[in-house]
Formats: sequence, structure tokens, C-alpha cells
Amino acid sequence: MDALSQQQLNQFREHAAAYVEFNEAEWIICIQHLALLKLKKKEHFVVPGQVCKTIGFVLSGSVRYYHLIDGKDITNYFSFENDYVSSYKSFLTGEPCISYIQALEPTTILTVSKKNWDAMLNNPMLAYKIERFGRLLAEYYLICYEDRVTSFITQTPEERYLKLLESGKDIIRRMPQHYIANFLGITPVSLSRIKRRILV
Amino acid sequence: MDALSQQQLNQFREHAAAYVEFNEAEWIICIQHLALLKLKKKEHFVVPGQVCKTIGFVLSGSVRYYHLIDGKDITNYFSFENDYVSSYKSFLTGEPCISYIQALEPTTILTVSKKNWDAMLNNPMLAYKIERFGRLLAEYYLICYEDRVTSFITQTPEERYLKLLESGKDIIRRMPQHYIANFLGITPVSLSRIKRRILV
DNA sequence: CCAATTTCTTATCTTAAGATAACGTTTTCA
DNA sequence: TGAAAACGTTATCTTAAGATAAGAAATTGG
Repeated sequence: MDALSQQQLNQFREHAAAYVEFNEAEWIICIQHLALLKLKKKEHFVVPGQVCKTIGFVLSGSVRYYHLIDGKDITNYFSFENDYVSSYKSFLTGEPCISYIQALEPTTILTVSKKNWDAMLNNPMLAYKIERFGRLLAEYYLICYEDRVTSFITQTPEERYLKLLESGKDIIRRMPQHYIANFLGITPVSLSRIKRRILV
Repeated sequence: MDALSQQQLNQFREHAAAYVEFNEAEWIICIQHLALLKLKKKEHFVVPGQVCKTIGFVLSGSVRYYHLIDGKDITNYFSFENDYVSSYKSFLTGEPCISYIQALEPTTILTVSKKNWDAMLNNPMLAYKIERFGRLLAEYYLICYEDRVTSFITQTPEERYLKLLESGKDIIRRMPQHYIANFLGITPVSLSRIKRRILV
């Protein structure tokens, strides 16, 4: 486990500032709870059966969430630089994960272990701001997932793909098509057909 | 806007205790920020275009979240007694809602307006516990939505229905089938066929 | 209590997605 | 750099979902 550079800490601090700003005293305590995780391409952040013991902030690189169902690899989600990464359910509840999270390229992640997360929540110097940070973070992802559920309920695969073309530039640009297909809830073959239908 | 009875306040307090317990001093301030909303059957908690200005706790009754897409009514979600109800995205961001939330029967809801919610977050007596309450609430629904997205990605409609039979007793028992169908991401006709397939 | 509405099923037809395999292209990495 | 793996498209066949309509059963509400 390497040490975090000043630049990496600043990158996180700047993005966290969207939720909560730490003063110097708080920040000094805070950074004692952070660690750096480097993943090589294809290394896993977590695998099914394990409890996800950390929550991470992607400093660089990208990860993919996926399931293996009857031997088939099904992509569920992506996180890029400046996104957070965790199997939230497992991290929050302590239940084992059901999905894989894998680095798609060399990836550096700032991590907080569950132990340190709880320590910060119990540290009077930090508790209030960490509660707030946690609330805003959970609310952000709640909204993401709410939107995604709505898209499954109200849109066709073709409509979901068209929407992704508009608002999912990172995913479209950086992810292979068969991952995107799963993310949209369809097979790669089906996405290929949709693309052709759209051209006509 | 009627007053909340002691019993209604206790009902909420007991359920909120799963997230945070208020002492008497805090509780006295807290209840000044709560209100009671009674909805008749088919009345709306919020409609598209409106900003959702309250978050609610269902004391009794039930509500349905739905969209009108090309004139078609598509059910997205349900809340029953002791669930929370809100168009979270709209409540949290101040953007207009995109869905309807409608009472399915006479329904009583304990509500907190956005103004009062923010007031509690800014009240030093309450801020910490409200932040915590908000975090745990958002985390709870985040996990619900995460599971639901995963079910769309990894399961067939038939598998989703079988799972709901196991773990969605309230929905199965109390909701008409065409609402359940939409909730599963399919049409009512399709759900009817699935039910027959399962019997054979 | 009865007419109106809602709900569910069934049937038919259409459309699109899943499964599988083949093939050419691109990428990977040893 | 060259063999292997990964990727995207296309074709075929199968399966299931969507659209629509009709009719029976259940529920509702005046």
C-alpha cells in the first residue's frame, strides 16, 4: 500500500469539496484514514463472496462492475476518474458482494476502509462532516440509480442507447460495445442491430 | 393541514429509531418541523412539472409512482405504511418532477417540507442527527435501487417475477397485476403469460 | 343493488430480442 | 512480430415480448 501524494490528496479534496469542505485541522485527521490502491489492468477491486471492505475514489483509470451468470459476463456499471467506487450494499451492510469490480486499465484509487470510515464517523472532530459527505454521496448515487431504473421501466433499449449517446460520452468513448450492451440491459448482438437500425 | 396525533408521531419516531434516536429536547424541536398530509384515494402527492417540495413518511395507506408515456400509464414504484415517499431527485435538486405519485387508497403521510428539512439541517441542535438520518435513509434506498438495477441487468422478466413472489409480498398481495407488470418492466399481457407459463 | 369501470386472460399478429455460429478485423502480449 | 484472443457484425433460427382487441370476471360506487 503506497502513500498518497500531495497531488492525489488535492485531487480528492477538490472533488469532495462539492459535498463538504474540510478545514486544515480536519483535513489532517482525515488524510490519516485514507490509503492508496493501485490496480493493474484486470485486477479486481472486489470479487463475489468477499465483503467489500473499502470505498474508493478513482484518481485515474477506470473500473467495471460485472456479474458472472451461468458463465456469462454481464457488465452492470462503470466508474471513471473522479467517480466513487464500491459495492455499496456490501460495504454498508457487511454482506458479501455479488458482483466483480475490475480495473479496465492501470487504475489508482484512493480508498477508505470500513474500519476507517466508521472511525471517522465516530471521531467528534469529523463526524458531522463525514455524515454530511456520506449523505450527499448516497443521495447522488440514489438519483443516478433512480434515473437508471426509470429508463428500464419507461424506455426501449433503442431509446436507452440514444440517451447514452447524448449523456454517456465517457462510456461510449471508452468502453467496448459488448460492455455497453449489458449496461443497457441487452446483448452485444442486439446492440449491434440497434446501431444499424439507427443509421437507416 | 391537520395536526399530527401523539400516536402518529410515535409511529414515526419508532421507525426513525432504526436510523437515529432523538432525545426529548431534540424531538420537541423536530416535531415542530413535521406536518400531516391526508390524501384521498387517487389524489396526488406530486405531479410532473411540479417541484416535489416535501418528503413524506407513510403512516397509513399506500402510494404509487407512475409515468405517463405517450398516454400510457406506467407504474414505477410503490410505498406502503412505514415507507418513505418522495420524488427524491426533485426534492433534493429542486428540479421539476417527471413522475406522478398518487394515493391508491386513503393515505396519511407525515411530511417534512424542503424548507423545514433545510432548517433542521441548519439547526445546531439537530444538524448532526438529521445529517445522519438523511445519510442512512439515502443509503437504504440506494441499496434498493442498486438491487433493482441489477435485476434488470441480470434477470429475465420471469425471474424477476419469481423473485417478487418471494420477497415482495406486500406488492403481490396489495397491488393489481397491471401495476406489478410495469414495476417489473413488462406489459400486463406479458405478465399474464408468464404466470401461465409458471403454472405448467 | 345494478350499471359502469376496472382487471385479467386469451387470441392473433408483429416485432425485436436471445442463442449460436461464422467471419473478418483489431488488439493484445509473450 | 506473430499467434492468440478479443471484438464487432451479420445471418439464421427460436423464443418471447409488444400492440391490439375481445370477452369474462371482479370490483366499485352512486
